[in-house]
Amino acid sequence: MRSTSPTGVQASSSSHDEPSFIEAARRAQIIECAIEAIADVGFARATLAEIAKRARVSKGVILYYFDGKDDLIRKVVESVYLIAAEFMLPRLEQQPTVRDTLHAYIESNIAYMAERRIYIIALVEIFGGFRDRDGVSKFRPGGHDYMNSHLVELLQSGQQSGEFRDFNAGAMAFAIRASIDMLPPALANDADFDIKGYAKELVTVFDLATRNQAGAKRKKVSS
Amino acid sequence: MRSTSPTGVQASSSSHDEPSFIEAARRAQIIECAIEAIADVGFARATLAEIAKRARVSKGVILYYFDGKDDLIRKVVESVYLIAAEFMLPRLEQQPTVRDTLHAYIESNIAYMAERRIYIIALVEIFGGFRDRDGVSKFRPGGHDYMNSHLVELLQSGQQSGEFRDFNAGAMAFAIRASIDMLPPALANDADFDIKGYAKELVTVFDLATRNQAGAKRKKVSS
DNA sequence: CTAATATCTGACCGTGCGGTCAACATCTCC
DNA sequence: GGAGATGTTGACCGCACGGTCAGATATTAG
Repeated sequence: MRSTSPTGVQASSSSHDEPSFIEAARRAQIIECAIEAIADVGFARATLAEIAKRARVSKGVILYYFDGKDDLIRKVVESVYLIAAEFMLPRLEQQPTVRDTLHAYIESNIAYMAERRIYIIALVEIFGGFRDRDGVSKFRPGGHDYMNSHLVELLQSGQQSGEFRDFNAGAMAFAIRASIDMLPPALANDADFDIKGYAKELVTVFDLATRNQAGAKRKKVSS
Repeated sequence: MRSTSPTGVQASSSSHDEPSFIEAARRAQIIECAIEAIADVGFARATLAEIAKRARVSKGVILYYFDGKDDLIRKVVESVYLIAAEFMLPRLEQQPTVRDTLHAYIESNIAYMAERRIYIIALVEIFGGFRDRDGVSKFRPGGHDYMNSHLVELLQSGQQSGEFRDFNAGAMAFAIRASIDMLPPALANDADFDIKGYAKELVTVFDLATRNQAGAKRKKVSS
């Protein structure tokens, strides 16, 4: 490994401290196996030994490439967020109205969950089970909060444009995220869950809940 | 303890195997301390030693009254559900319409969470962290499912009475429960959460999402 | 080929868990 | 007041965890 190497000179492939081919491959493999293990047996039982077994290496290899289990878990979360962003963002940018953007938000988020089931299950496992030495301190490195504030802004912009009615944007965002985030446990426990049907119903629910008047005429309530 | 006593004859207080005063008090105390411990330091760190310390007894006492940690946890869940049912059911029965019942369902559920914060936090901790020896098998002894199916029936009866529009009742119930069940973690992490405002917004959201037509005239869409 | 470096293993350690147990303390009733 | 049931303790056990480490093995440079 290069992290503590005394000199900058080492591998042949390049002059600076670019990770070797093996290092990059191993890191990716271990992260992938960690995700599978966590999604498969749960965070508590996803021990280093379990992850190592799935990667067909010894436990020491994991500690060789990562600074302990905490570091590995953080890299796992990083990796999942990165892929999620790559999946969702392009789908949001090309929507003409805020209303369409909200629909795309819900559907692309759920579509990502369907496509990368175990990634999301692993994330939920980590958020639920990854405690620091003291009490309640969880993880959530701005990830959840970031998604939440992004959604709040989206809703508020819809209110300003007049597309949405006058609701509590924070509460609405919370309900939307809750309706999406409770999906992974359901997917884990019920293989027959109608995920596409659920996405469709959710879009309808939050369209009805957010829109400014049905098809009626009055533009603003006085009192 | 009475569970393995060879003869049916024992305590003086009564002729049958009614638990003694001490036994009933200790069981209740230990369950209460377990709830506090789980809500306070999380399921993973709520060890028998931790619970025993809070009850000011030795670890052995817990194993004397409960058949291991699993048994204790099950009794904790039982206890919380019992109290929740006692709190909510009376509030639901006296509602005139299905729509009012749904509103009462949401508001009483959230009110219970606000009143017995640590009970609900403990429940969520248990559901998230209580794994059996093998993989994913969680807990949920019909509790969640029961609440869910009860809600589904409520929604369907509203559709039959014409109060509600024609939505997927399972999906709607899931979204409602998700919007409620995501509350405890938020309450645990954010002491300033506006819980009453959230309850109010939720009622509005799912009123708009479920009701049959806004205030318009057409009673049924042809296509 | 050889030396240096990168990679990898398996044995080992300390810790903290759930659970057991023999012994001790307290209560209860005749 | 003493026998037996009930309640309680603290020492102890086996286990599995995350992590360490000396050294074996592969890879590369010169």
